[in-house]
Formats: sequence, C-alpha cells, structure tokens
Amino acid sequence: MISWDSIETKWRTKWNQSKEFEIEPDNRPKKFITVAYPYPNSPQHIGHGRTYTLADVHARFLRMKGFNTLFPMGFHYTGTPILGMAKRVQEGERELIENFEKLYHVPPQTIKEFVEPVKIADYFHEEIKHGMIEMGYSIDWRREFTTIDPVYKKFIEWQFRKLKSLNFVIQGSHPVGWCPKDQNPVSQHDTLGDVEPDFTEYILVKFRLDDMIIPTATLRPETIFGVTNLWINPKITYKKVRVNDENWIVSPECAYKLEFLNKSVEVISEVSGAELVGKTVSVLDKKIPMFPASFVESQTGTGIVMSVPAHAPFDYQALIDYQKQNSAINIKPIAIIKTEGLGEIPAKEIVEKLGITNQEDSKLDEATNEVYSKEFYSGVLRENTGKFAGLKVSEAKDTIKTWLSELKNSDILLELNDGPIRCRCGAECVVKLLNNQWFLNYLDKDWKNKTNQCFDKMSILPNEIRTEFNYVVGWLRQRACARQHGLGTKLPWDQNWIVESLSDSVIYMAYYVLAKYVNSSQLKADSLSDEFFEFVFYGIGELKQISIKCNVPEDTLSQIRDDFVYFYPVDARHSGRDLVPNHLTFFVLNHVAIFPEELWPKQIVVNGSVLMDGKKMSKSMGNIIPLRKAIKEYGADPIRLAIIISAELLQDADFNLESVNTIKNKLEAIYEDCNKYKPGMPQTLQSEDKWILGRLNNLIIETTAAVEKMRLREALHHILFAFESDLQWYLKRIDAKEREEFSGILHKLLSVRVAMLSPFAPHIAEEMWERLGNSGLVSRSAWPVPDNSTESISVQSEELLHSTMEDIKNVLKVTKMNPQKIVLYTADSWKVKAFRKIASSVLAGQTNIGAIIKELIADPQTENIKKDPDFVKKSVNSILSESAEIRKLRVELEPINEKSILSSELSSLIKKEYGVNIEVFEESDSTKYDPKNKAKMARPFKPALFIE
RNA sequence: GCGGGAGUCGCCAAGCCCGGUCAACGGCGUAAGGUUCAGAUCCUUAUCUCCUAGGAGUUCGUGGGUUCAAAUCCCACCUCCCGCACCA
Repeated sequence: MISWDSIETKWRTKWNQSKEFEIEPDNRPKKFITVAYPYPNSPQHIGHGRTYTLADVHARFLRMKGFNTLFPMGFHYTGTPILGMAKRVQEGERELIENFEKLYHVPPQTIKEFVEPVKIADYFHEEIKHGMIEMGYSIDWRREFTTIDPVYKKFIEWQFRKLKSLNFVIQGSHPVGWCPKDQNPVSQHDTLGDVEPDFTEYILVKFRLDDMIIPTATLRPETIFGVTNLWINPKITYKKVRVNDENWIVSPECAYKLEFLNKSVEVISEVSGAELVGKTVSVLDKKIPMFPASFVESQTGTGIVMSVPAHAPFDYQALIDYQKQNSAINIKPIAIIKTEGLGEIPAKEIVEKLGITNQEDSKLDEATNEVYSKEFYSGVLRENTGKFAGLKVSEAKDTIKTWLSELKNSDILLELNDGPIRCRCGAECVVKLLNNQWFLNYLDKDWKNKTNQCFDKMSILPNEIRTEFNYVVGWLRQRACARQHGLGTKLPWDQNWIVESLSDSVIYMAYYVLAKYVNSSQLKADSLSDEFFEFVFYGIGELKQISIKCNVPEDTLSQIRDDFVYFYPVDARHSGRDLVPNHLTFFVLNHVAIFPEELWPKQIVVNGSVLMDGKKMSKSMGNIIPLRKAIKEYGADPIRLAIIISAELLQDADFNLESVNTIKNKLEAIYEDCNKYKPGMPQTLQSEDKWILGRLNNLIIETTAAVEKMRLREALHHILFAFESDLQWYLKRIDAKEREEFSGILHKLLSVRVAMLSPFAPHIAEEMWERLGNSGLVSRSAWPVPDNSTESISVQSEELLHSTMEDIKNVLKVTKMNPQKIVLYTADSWKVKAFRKIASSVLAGQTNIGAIIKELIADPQTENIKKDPDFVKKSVNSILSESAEIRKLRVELEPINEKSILSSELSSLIKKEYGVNIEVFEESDSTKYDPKNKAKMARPFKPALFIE
C-alpha cells in the first residue's frame, strides 16, 4: 500500500517550490492552453473534472514536447443564478439550504452570509480552486482573476465599446417571460415547478365597429378569407380601452397583458358581451356579424374570436349550435384551403367523423390539431383568396401576416403557453416586450463569413463536431448581450444594463496576460483607458503618452505588450460539448471581430460529459460525487486516469468507483516494479531484447500520435495495458533462457512508460521516476522519442516463435495430450520462394488464387505448386490475417533461417513450458523423424509439427 | 419540426472515415490455478458454439444490395440520446 495523499502533497510542494507552472516568455516556442472557467455556484464534481483534466494533460504533454506552455484559470462570477440563490437564502428556502449543509458541507455560519451573492461566489471559488490544486493541475495561479475585478470590468467595457464601434451591437425589442411583481425576467429556475416560460405569437386581426376596433387573436392569419362571423362570450364584461391612439374592445385580462407589450393602455369604459351580440363589424371590405359562443375564454387572446367554420372545428360546432337555437341564421362556411385527403369543408368532416355534438366537447382540441397539421403541411390556398391563391399554407401564413400588418389591419399579441405560470414569488407571469434591449448582431453576413473562415482554418478535435459549429454559425441571429440584474460589468454607454454573462466571457483569454500584473498590484483600474487596451492588444499608440495617461510605468506597459505578443493567440481551448452552440461559437465570433487574423484561435477541443454508473449525474438522483471528496478517498491520479480511460473524447464517460480502484491497483503495481530495476544496458543485445526495444519504439510512436489527436483513452490504453502482453512475452523469453542481465532493459522500458504516464498521472509518475533513480522531475523530462533501432529480423523471429508456441498450445488443448516429444518441420526452399511471390502479389492487391497459381507455375523455381495448390490458398489467407507492417516485412526482408531460430530459441521455451525437448527438421530432410507424415504441411512462418 | 449523434460477443467500450491485420483491442464481471496463515492486492489461464492436430460454424439494431471479401461501403426500416437561445 502506498500513501497517495503524502505522495501527492510531496510533489505538489516541489512543483510549487520550483515555480514549475509559473510561465514567463522565453526563447522557446510557446503554447497557450485554456479551458472554459468555472461558474462558482457549487463545488466541483467528477463531471467538471473531465474538461480540466483533459486540458491539464494537454498542457503537460506540450511542456514535455518542449513548448513553453501556459495554462491559466479564472472564475466567472457574472450571471444571474448566484443572484437567485442569494435571494432564496434570504427567503430561507429549505431545499437550497439543506443542499448547502448536507450535500456541500458548507459551515452554517458561512451559509448565513450567502444572502450576499458575492459571498456565494467567493466561497465556491475557493472550494473549486482547492480542488484544482489537489487534482494537480499545472495552472499558473498568478494569473487568476474573477469577472468582477475592477480591471476586468475595464477590459469588458473596452470590448463593448470596440464591438459597438464596429457596429456589431444594435438595439431592439425582445420578448421575455416576466414577473410583474419582481419586475424581472423569469427563466425556468425562477418559476414554481420549474416551468420554462415559453410563449406564442398571436396575430391580432382588427375588425372595425364604428370608431371602435375589435381585435381577435389567431394563429392562422391566412384564414381571414374564410371568416364568417365573430364569436363573443355574452357572459364576459369587456373593456373599452384606449390603446395608443385607437379604441379597442378586449377582455379585462387582455387589457392587462397589452400593457406589458409596449402599449399605452387606458380603460375608458365597460361593455358586456351580451350587448355586442348581433352587431356587425367589418374587415377588408367585408361585413360580418358577431354571435355568442360559450367556448370563448376571457383569459385567452382578446376574449373575442374570429370564426372560420370551414377550417376551425370549434367555429364550425359553435355555428351549428347557434343555428339550432336560431334558425334565422343562415351562414355557410367558406372554404379557402384545399388539402389532399380532406374534403370540401374540413372542419365539418372531422366534427362529424369524431361524433362531436356540441362546442363543450373535449374532442374538439384533437380535431383542431388534425385539421391544422394537415392543412399546414399540405394545404394550398384556393382561388377565393385573391392574389394569395395557390400558395402553400406554410408559406402563406407569413406572407399574409406581413400583408395585414402593412395594411395596418393587424397587431401582435404574445401569450405564455401552458399558462398560468407563476414566479417563485407567487405572482402570475406575463410576456413582456423589453424595449431597447441591446443585441450582438450575430446575423451580420461579413461577421459570419469571417467566423467560418476561422473555423475552416482551425483544428477542431474531434473533427466530427465541426459540422455542428458550421450549423450554429448559420443559425445564430441577434443575441441579447445585456440584462438588468446580476453580477457583472455595466454597459459603458448605458448604465441601466449589465453585460450578459455569455458575452463577457468570450475574449478573456487575453486578460490572463493582464491578470498577473493586476495581482502583483502593478496595474490598477482607476486610470486605465481604452488606449491602454489598444496598446497592449494592437500595439497602437505612443508608449510614453499612454504610460502617463494610464499611470502605468513604461517598462511595465511594454512588458505587458510583449507578454501578449508572446502568448497570443490561444493554441487550444477546451470545453464540454454543451458549450458548442453558445460559448465556443461566441468565442470564435468575438475573436474574429476584435482581433486581427494572426491572433485568431488555433484549436478547439470538445469533450463529452460524465455519467455516473451509466446515469446522468443530478442532485435528485443523489449520485453526484464531489471532486475533493473523491480525491481524499482515492487519490487524484487514479481519478484523473479513471475519467480519461472510460471513454474517447466526445463520448460520454461512464465513471464508476470500481474502475478507479482498478486503476489505482494498476498504478501501484507499476510503482512496485520501479523499485526493482537498475539502469545499464547489457553488453550485447539478444534477439528478444532487440524485439522488445522495437516494441517500445512502436509504443512511443502510437502513444504520441494518440495524444496529439487528444485520443487520450487510446494513449493511456497503450501505456497501461497494450504493452503488457509484449512485456509478458519478453519476460517469458528471458525466464526460459535463465538470463540475469536484463535489468537495464526493463529499467528503460519502465522509464519510458513512466515518462509518458506523467501528463496523465503527474504525482505518482514523479514518485516512480524518483524510484527509478532518474534525475530531475519527470514533468520536466523530454517526451520519449523512438530511436530507430527496431530490427525487422528480430520482429520476424519473435513472431515465428510466438505463433509456433500458440500452435503447439492449440494442438495440446484440442487433443488433451500430455507431450512426450515435439517435432517441428520447416518449409522447403521452393515454398519460401513461392510464399514471397504470393506475399508480393497480395501486397499489390492481387488476391485471386487462380491468377496467382498460374503465375507460380510459369516459374520453374516455383512450379512445384502444382503438387500442392492448397498451399496458395492457405498462404494468401495467412498473409491477409497479418498486420500491414508484417506483410511488408514478408516481402521486403530476406527470409529468416527458421530452422536455426527454432532450434536455438524455441527449445528453452518448450523445455520451460512443457519439460520436453524438441527436434527440428527441414521438410525434405531424408533422415527426419516423421511417423504421421506431417512434414509436408509446413509453410513458411508456419512450421509443421508433430507431437507424441 | 430543424440540426447533430448512437445501437458491437453479461456490463462498459474500441474498431466504422481509409473493406481483408476482426470471433472482433482493452477494462469490468465470471471461472480455474498460483502467491498468501487467511483475505484484499497481485500473477497465470479461460470466457460465442463445436472440435482428440494446429480447424470449422454462427455473430456486430433489422431487412436488402455491392464485392473474391463487409462490423466497416450503399439503400430502406426500427429504437434510443442530445441541442434549439438570452440560460450558465
């Protein structure tokens, strides 16, 4: 057993002492690795650990490759959730406070302070930071910051003035779910029952009654041509209201809702629905009557409904109901849409089909849906719709909406779906049209083009996710970039607004350069102006002047500029895939907007999320494991490896505690081995030595390639497991030969593996490195490189030995024999020649047996093939079942002397394994011992064998 | 609806882009043996089916097709997951 805690502490202390990760510019090439900073509203769990661990492995790998690699970290205080939490603490909400106490183990004294949002952020900031330190992340902590630091705010102000000067910031109105009591927008977690406040846009069609306007809300403006009457509920008392400069009649609820939609609403008087029944209204030169209907609801729309009985089942049924009471009414539905599969009067048909008999029938909803969806996708407007005839309903909807609006015959009403929705404060929410909202105009064509250019040139890992980025860029429209509440930076030109949190987190990687100077008090917010940022980021302006104006010493100022020039651009940005459609895309958009092309980001690395025992982690499932708790229990390195090895980059990683244990044991076993071997190569290398060193080269090449593609699961797999079977073979060989001078070889193998392990499991790798007696820190050592010593002869001969052993084992297994004697026969020389010819044919793509045989017969050296045509088929198959590498060797290399290899090398293995001696003959040796006539089955690399 | 992704031998999970190296890496689990006072760990072996000679058969969501050869390419279908905004 080893003490993970003390090993980890030991090495963290050493790194700290030698300021290992405090990166300054020097003459080496640089890499700048960044990750999306955390939002400190809860402690980190295993899932958060994934992205940061991947980035850390990346940074550590690049350092070993010789790059001066900066890996910094900040904390994102900006946003509303923390504000909401503070409010809920203030209100003493049980559930939340219990979470703090029981799940997060926050001291009660501290929870009391959580009424102040910053205290929440500060607390979890420290918590998360400690977790990152304990995980061994190679972060340069001198560059830490939060997004509410004064200098950061100056930086964001500069960013926004910049964007505005580029015309990327525009103003407009925007609807949101709204709590009238809190005077606040509501999102899902602000509502009772966590309902997402979704809303629908209704078209208000204006009907005229003398000097009054009667608006009706509809989702189907195209049906205006089929309107026959209006429905009004005689039991409702309507309001006459002055809306802007018109007089409207609407339900009281509607009047209230209109106020939030930027209309001035003034109630003039009341009028009962009954009074309105029978009056005639007009629209588009058409005069229609108002009839009573009970299905009309006061709280929906305007409380008055436009009736299209041909296409709306509700309207149709209400008309039938009314005509029953009042036979004088003679109104015929007007069909205006023709739809394949629906008859002349669709509403009539469906009502009759479903057996609906009155307007209170709940089946009317189903009927409406059916008619609507069929008409929407396959309906076409009829001749009686004038210039719109022939249009598909799906197109006509928008066309007619615009047309009505141009005629000033319509307006818009926004209404919450699935209402009523209540705010956590209890008040009923409405839709509010926020005026003068600020947007980033991601719709801008040139901006999109530039962004696509950047993406095209950028490395995206894994590349599969690239199409998703392209899609997002195409789909993005204006995006609100300011809000009225929460922590953050005020919009520099409009102090009523705070920069929204996905907009103040897009170019902050540049700020890491400044943060170091802020933290050492060399940079103060007070006198920083835009000139400062322009100088640092663009090199624009006069050093002297800016130094005086911004109160920054000249040498400091030019040093900051030099730092920026050195470290920028970002070489890799890591993040979870949930940030693809927002942060990562905005990050690129804003970089191309603000920075010149040479400073555009070089790479994005996207990883999937983490599942716990196959399930999503969530508070309600109680399967969240806090990172720091896990570190205490299992050690940082086992957790790092368990997260990485469970899935490839974009897949969801299934984390489970058993796998952490397995990894831990594996590491401990390697650690034990590190105590066993001493450096120093043997005088002469034997075949198996050359072979295993060749395999080591292979391991280095494959591992390196995998890490470079951030295929870390694969890389770790190579280091930890794949090499194991090679090693086993090697150990078996030296054991059989009773060798003693192999320690140096194993020392070398281990050293290379430990070096490659160190980015993944940095603490234990240092300890292993020290045990191996290697000098310095492994994290400072060079990433291993292959040394070209791979000898193909040894590859072929070990291969031969290995496969022959397998054959023998196989025969013994099937026959259940107890071997007394093992005899091997190597193939005739003509077979060797034929085999090489076959191999080169196969390599050239010729696998047709007949053609190969013809070719062989044509050559006197191989014409013997006539006696044994089956040889060709077997050879082709065996060549096809070898790796590409071996296939090539088969053709390129001179044949090896199988007889001498088998007799000299195989005998010890057989002796060790089965305690018997072997005899080796050539196939055509006339003195051979071959009672069962097996020798003729011999093929190159596949000696025939006889066991008795 | 729009867009993206997945379905592999008990579980997790590679492979699919670039067809033969694939009965299909590896890990977990399971079984047997070894180490151990015992256990944990560790090591070895086995783990689709059949086989007394190194072999054969049937598999990679379903059904077709292309090819000497398909988990891999093409077509159709079924099932599941994720994102769609002002929220970090």
